[in-house]
Amino acid sequence: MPEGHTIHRLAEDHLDRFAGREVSVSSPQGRFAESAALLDGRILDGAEAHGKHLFLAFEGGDWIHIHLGLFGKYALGTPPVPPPTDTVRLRIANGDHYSDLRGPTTCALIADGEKKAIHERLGPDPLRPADDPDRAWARISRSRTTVAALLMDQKIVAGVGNVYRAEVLFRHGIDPYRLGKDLARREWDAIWADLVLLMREGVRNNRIDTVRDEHLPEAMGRPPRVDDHGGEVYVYRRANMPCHICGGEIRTAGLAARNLFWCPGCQGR
DNA sequence: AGCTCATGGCGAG
DNA sequence: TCGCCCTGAGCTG
Repeated sequence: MPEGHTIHRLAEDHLDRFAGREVSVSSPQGRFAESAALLDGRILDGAEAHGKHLFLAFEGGDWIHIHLGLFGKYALGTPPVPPPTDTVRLRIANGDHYSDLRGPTTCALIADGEKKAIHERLGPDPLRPADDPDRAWARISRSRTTVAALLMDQKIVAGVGNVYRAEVLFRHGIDPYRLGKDLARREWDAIWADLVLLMREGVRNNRIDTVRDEHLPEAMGRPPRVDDHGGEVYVYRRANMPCHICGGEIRTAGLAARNLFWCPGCQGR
C-alpha cells in the first residue's frame, strides 16, 4: 500500500474524520499502550504527511509519528467497531469513525523537536506544494548513483516508492541505470512535474494509475490488468509481459534489494 | 502448516 | 550487501 500518496490520503482522511474532537486512543496489541494512555481522550487537532511519514497532532503539542514500512496497513471505518485483534498497534476512534493501524515500522509519541528532525532529513515531497525540486536537483546532478536508486532515496525525494519510481522513468523514456549526473535539467523538471500530477491523482483515487488514456490496455485491444496494488501501470510487476507501447518484453532486475522493472525498448540507454 | 513475496528502512559488517 | 523488523495473502503440501 504505502507510497507517499497513501500517506497523504491517510492524513486527509484523519483530518476529515477526527480533527477538532476528542478521540479515544488505544493499543490493543499493547506495543503503543503507554503512549496511547497519555493521549486517550485528548483532542486530535491536526494530521500531516511528509513523504511516507504520517504525523497526527494532539492538543498540547504531542505528535504520533507513523511509518507504515513495507507491511503496515490502515483500516478506516464506521461503527460497529470490529473487536480489537492482537495485531492492532493503534486504534483511534470517536463516535462516528475508527482507524486501525497494523504492522507499522514506526508508531511513536514524539515532540516538536523530533518531528522537525524528521522533516530535515527528508527531501522535497511532490505532494507538499511548498517543496522545492531544486533541492533534489542539486544532489541528483552531481551524483554518480543511478537515477533509479536516487528516486528511491528519501533524502533526495520524499514519497516516491518502487511503483512510482518504475513508472515515472518509463513515462520519460529514461534508462533506470542512467547516472544522476547524466540527467538533463529539463528531464528532472519534467519528472518532478509528472510526479506532482501522478501522486495527486494517487491521493484522489487512493491507488496508483500511471497509464495515459490512449495507452490503456482496453484501448490497445488487450484485457485490463489488475494487480494487487490496484492500479493501471506500464511496467511495475509486468516482467516478461509485452510493453503496452513497443510490444517488447518488460525486464526486471534487483537493485538495492528491490525489484526494478523497465522496458529496454522504450527506455533507451 | 510452512514457504515466498510484497508499494520500506535501519544498522551491522 | 546482508539480515532484520513489522503483517498478511497466496501459494504449496
